[in-house]
Amino acid sequence: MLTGRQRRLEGKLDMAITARRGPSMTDVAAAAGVSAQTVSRVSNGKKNVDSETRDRVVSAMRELGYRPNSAARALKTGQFRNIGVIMFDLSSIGNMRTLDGIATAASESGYSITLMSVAHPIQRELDGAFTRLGEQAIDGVVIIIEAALVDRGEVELPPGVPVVVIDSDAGPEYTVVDSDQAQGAHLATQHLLDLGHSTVWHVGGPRASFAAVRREKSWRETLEAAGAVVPPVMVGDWSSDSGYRVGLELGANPDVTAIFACNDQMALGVLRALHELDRAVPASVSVVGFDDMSESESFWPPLTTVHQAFAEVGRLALNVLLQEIETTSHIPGRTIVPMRLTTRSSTAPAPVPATLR
Amino acid sequence: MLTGRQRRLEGKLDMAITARRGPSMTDVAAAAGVSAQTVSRVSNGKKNVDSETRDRVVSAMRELGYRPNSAARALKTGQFRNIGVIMFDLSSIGNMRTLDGIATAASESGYSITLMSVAHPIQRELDGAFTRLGEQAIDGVVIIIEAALVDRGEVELPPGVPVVVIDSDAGPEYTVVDSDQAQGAHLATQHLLDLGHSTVWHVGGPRASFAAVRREKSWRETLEAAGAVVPPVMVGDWSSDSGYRVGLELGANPDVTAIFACNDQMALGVLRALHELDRAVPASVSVVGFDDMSESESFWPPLTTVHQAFAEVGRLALNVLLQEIETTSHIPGRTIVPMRLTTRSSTAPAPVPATLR
DNA sequence: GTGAAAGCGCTAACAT
DNA sequence: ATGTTAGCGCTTTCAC
Repeated sequence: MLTGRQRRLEGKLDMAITARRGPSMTDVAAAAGVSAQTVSRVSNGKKNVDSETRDRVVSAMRELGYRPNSAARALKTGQFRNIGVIMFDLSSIGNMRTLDGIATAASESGYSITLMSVAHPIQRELDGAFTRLGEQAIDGVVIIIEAALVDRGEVELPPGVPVVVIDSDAGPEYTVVDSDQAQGAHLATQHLLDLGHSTVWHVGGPRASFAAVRREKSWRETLEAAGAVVPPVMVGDWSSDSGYRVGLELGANPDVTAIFACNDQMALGVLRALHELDRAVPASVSVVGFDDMSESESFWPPLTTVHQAFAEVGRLALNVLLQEIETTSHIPGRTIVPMRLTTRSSTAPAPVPATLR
Repeated sequence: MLTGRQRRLEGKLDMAITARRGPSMTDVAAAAGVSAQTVSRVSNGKKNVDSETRDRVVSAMRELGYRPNSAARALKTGQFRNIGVIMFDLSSIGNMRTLDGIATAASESGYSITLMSVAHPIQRELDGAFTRLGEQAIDGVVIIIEAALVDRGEVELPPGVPVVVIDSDAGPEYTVVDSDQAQGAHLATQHLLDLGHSTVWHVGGPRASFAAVRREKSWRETLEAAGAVVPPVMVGDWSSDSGYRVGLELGANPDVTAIFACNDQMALGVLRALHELDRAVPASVSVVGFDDMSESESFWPPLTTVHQAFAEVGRLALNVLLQEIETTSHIPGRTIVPMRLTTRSSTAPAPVPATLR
């Protein structure tokens, strides 16, 4: 057995001789005494090869260290077995878990993923990503972009390349997979209402985020349906620090007894503000988050939140995309994944108002 | 201007006719009345093309909706402008931020990323990933794997494909980029010692993680250098919940006044346990984390922690790899990125022992 | 069950 | 500045 170093040196030598190219099918064919065609058949696991011939080819392959050249194969077949993923904000946990779901599902189907991260969710950057991806060897595209602006632009992507969109309000002509934002926000708001709180304050996400807007709408509708007063929305930017700033304001108001934050990070910031203001959670104020990031069970107090099946959304998106690719058909419409409420220790029945005590 | 739907329908038609293939260089050449070679020159931005000819070609390209076929180009040049990234645990924030750094640096250099996520950091799975990647159109590989086992295996990757390793103890024959784990752990431990704590307890990461082992070693050495007692290590699994369980134990011991957790999530769990046990932080116990995840400034209390430049590590790794690819040379050795301490509110001078009061 | 021929779309090398 | 030729490694088609 060779050490890594020896192998590497060997590699270097090979490289110098073969100019960085491995053995081709022809080489294997020559070594096995068959035609390149037969090698191709073996390589693709076709049945119509004599088992004895197959063995010879396989050992020739092994001996020479043959690997199929995907570029040549792709050139010939027009299929790349590769999916492009366009993604804004690689640092958000939700996106990451979605990406994980996509990557796992892809590798299960023998596809690989080409990642294209976009700094800002604006159409211009998106167009650039489409263009670059259009030149890549991809069979389809998944877009994870928390914004309104999804448009293929003028001629960015070649027609015929299927696209699946996650987390956007892309029109009905697109294939969309997403969590049920409205249902999730309803769950959170109704939970607080059921606990006897007269109303629920909302820490919203950025206006550019469609998930945030949809959650806010659902929060509002739930409040209205219950005949509760709809307080003004406090807008954050997803960061825990923005939640903290908003929490400071909210906590200073003794009327506030229930807060629904649009993600767990902002809920964390709210909790911090409440602690600083000596407002007990949940005795004096109840807080609900959104996402159920893995840390939220260890917040102080452990956070009641809405659980999103991020990985499941990713998996689903990839599978729909693969279906479109393999049937060369377009399947427009939305696939919606339900959310569920995870009840922990940050929510409790509404405190009895001082005037009634 | 066409709507998305119209464009898509148009695409469908094209597809039916051209069997999912776009226009080729030859088509553009014919349309522009030049040779395919000239189209190639324009496509690659070569200088030696008459500007008038170039214009004609460009407009023919635009009109036909031409896009270069990367598979054909790769087949010809033997270069793919694509980097494979093998990664275990897509859900860790650190890995995500590193991936972000890689993806950003790659796209700046006109490379794309092929993601290969590996469920478990064991050699067998790694070998599988190498094999699949070996068949992919990649020019190099970055491995982010928090473990000891990095070995190309037998013949998994074609020789000549450069590899850069992040976060591992890969031998000196490999090119390694990593944060300075030892320095970071020293910073944390020394900070606590300087605050007057007689010793520092450690919540360690899993034994399989080399980063965890290196941090622990450095913590131990720092303690020994200061002549402090080295308490037994409490081992966690990176999760906040494991930090909570360990924290419950630690907090029950009144001698414990300083805790250094091997990541921020476990520190979060420790904080929760301390709150439950009514041990004031930092008045009674000081806590330091590791990583500086974006939420840690909103923990209660805001966490003192060691900041890792994850994205920088990713960027660096990619640039070293690109250098190896473009010079077809191997640059073994370690590139180490320093860490720094971010001081917030979870640490304070050691409480005066009851016996001295 | 196996082989020979042709060509996918592109670019390097060599004309002109 | 532009065109011609050849061939990258593979698979499809059609022979045998």
